[in-house]
Amino acid sequence: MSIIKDARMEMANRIFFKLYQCANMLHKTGSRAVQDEGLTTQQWAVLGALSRPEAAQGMGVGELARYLMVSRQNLSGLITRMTRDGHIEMSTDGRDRRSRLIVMTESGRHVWMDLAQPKIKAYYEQALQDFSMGDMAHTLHYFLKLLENMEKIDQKIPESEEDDGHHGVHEQ
Amino acid sequence: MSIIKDARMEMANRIFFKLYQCANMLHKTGSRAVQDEGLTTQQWAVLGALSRPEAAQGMGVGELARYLMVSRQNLSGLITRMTRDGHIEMSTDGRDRRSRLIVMTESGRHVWMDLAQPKIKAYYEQALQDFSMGDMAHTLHYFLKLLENMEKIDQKIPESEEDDGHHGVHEQ
DNA sequence: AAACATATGACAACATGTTGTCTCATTCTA
DNA sequence: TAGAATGAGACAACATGTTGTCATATGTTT
Repeated sequence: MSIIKDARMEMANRIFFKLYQCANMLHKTGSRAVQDEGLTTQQWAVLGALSRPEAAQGMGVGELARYLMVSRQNLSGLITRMTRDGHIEMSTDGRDRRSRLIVMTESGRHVWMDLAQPKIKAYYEQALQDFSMGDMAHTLHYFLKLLENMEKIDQKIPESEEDDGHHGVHEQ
Repeated sequence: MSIIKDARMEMANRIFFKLYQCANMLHKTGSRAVQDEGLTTQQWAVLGALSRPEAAQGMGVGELARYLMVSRQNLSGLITRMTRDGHIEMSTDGRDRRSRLIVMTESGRHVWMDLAQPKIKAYYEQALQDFSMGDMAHTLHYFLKLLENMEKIDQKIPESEEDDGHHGVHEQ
């Protein structure tokens, strides 16, 4: 039984090491694929999120951070750079004036649709070479399952989901 | 046919987005899992590499960078911090005096084996909950395949594998 | 209205990651 | 031995990622 557990550990070790390597290679090769468009892998993820029909009206900062699974503070820097580069813009939400909506600019949409998409398509074709539709479905399935488990781990400790939840409070 | 291609693109899109999310969650939850030991996900990868029997004599800087698939410059910072924390040490290779070997210290080995391993084991168990050995084998297989393809993409452009390959040359 | 919760902005400190450049020592090779 | 290749160190500039803290405006609930 301890032998079975050791085999699982060994396998788990390899899986997570490969995931670590995949993450590094994704950032490196992905950014390289769209560098001529002045984008990075992360910015490509942002534009991908904003180009969805569900996000036609734009996305709030917190909403986008949750969607990308990055911290609000990190997304903030990304937003600054992408606004600087003219890819996105902030607009105010009429319904909730606390929230500011991030939307793609015309320029951003052009860069995304016309310039980046062909590069991304070529990237996908190379990165998923020899993957059948079945392989892809399985790969996606395992990613989803892994991600679900990691989200559970993430939600266990936090205790500080976004902020800590007590500030306006006068407890000095 | 264009429909088939669109389906592949759509699937590829989902896969890479999930990979991006998995990467973020791995760094976040992985680092959190070993933070009490003063480690991060990356440092855990370094110690994992150095603890292999193949690396009993230590690993060169370039060798380790290639193994982890990160740049030499990035690894350099990691080495500085881990040396500062007493986890690793540099020693010289008798056979090639250009190369410096990175080795785990006694303290590093203790932190790794006695303190970090139990945490890592628990982390793996949660992250791979509901994965059968078969699931794990398949997951690993797809990771390997994906990584191979990304390595091919990486090797196409580089032109500067490590350095640019012409320095001592007097071409002014 | 008062209390609480939510959405963001603005900092800071720190660890990781990339590219690119310049320098130096050592080893290999023609 | 001269020239080329290799292995590292040391910088710099930049983009990403985390946590933690403090402040402010706006919704929501009693």
